[in-house]
Amino acid sequence: MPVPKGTALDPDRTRATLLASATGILYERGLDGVGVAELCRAVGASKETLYRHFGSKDGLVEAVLEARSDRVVHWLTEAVEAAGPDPHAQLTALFDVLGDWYRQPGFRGCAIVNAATQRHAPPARTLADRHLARYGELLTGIAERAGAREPALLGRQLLILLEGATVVADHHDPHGRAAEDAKQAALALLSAQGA
Amino acid sequence: MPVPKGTALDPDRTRATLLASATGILYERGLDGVGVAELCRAVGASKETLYRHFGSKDGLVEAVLEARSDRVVHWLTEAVEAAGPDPHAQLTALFDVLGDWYRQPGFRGCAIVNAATQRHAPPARTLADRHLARYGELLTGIAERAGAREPALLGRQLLILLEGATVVADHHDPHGRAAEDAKQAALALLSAQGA
DNA sequence: AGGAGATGGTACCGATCGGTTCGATGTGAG
DNA sequence: CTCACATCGAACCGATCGGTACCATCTCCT
Repeated sequence: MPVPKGTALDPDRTRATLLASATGILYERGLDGVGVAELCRAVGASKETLYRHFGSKDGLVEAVLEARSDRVVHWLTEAVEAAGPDPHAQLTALFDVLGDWYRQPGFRGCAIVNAATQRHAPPARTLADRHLARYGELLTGIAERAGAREPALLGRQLLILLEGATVVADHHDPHGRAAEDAKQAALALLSAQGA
Repeated sequence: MPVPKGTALDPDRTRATLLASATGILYERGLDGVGVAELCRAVGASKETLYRHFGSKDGLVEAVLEARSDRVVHWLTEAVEAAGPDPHAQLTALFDVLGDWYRQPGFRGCAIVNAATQRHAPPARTLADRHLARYGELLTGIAERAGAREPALLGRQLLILLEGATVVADHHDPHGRAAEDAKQAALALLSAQGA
């Protein structure tokens, strides 16, 4: 986490460290909730270093969101694949790991969607679109392999459930059952499509 | 919309006008995307007037969100009641008006949820919680009247669908069918609960 | 040994932030 | 007519914003 004192050795290493540190703070406090000065203090880097690596605060934000999207999609995909070939088991596994995420102490919703809510401009908005599209591919794939009558429709509905559960878990879920509710709904929709 | 030049007649009238004007700009640009100076310019009021009525920018934001929550919940409730006593028709009407909302030119998601995403502090977060709770009551009521086996569960699942559709419509809905997809899912869940 | 490059720290820049104050203007109620 | 009040417009405040420049330091490579 701390950047080594003086180093000409790890240009990329430093960048990765800054990215990882900044991710957490920007998520917790919001993109506009933390200034560049405090950001540097928190990640243990100087302004010059940060600007040399990312060009601007928006550049840093973009890099953070891009990395986060990749990481999250990869994480969910792995959870699905680890559940074996059965689509029911895959959906169950997916909403279970989502539930684990929702229950983590600092959970504040989806970082990419949150960012797009805070910045109506292209970088964040575009990334959110791509992020949800990736979710959609993952979910539609499950619907197809399950033999659903309308896999594309079911995939979009599963995406709605996923995003809805994330929002509800963030803003109104006193008993922490959003993921479980969504899971049951997902399985019910799967059954209703004869799968 | 324009505030009358000089007036000792409408203390409350002015407040209502400011509230209505500010609502649109804060929604379009985000709570932190517009400063108080520009806000005043846009609503056609001076800083002094604004601060006398609302005390602070956060005070204005809180008043705006409170009014918006009341208005939206009342609007959805009316749409449901206007659909007659049949729960299927009520759900259909609800997601249809949501679809109309999603298709409006300046649609940017739910203002209250967006605000809570931008401000992690009590005023906005609390209002979002209450806002979703109100949605939940409306939806659970439909589930009960439909004779669902588990109306509370179904109500929560319908809330997930509503919020999910709103997020998807905002960030990734190239063909504008989020509301329709959610509606079909809602009716399917209703049927699956024997209602 | 020495040069090149990455870094931390700090001072600094203009712009904007939320918020306050003041005077001028116009309105309504007495 | 007069007084109280609401309002506008603008000046002003300290703080913070994103971003730049400079320099001493440290590590690696030659």
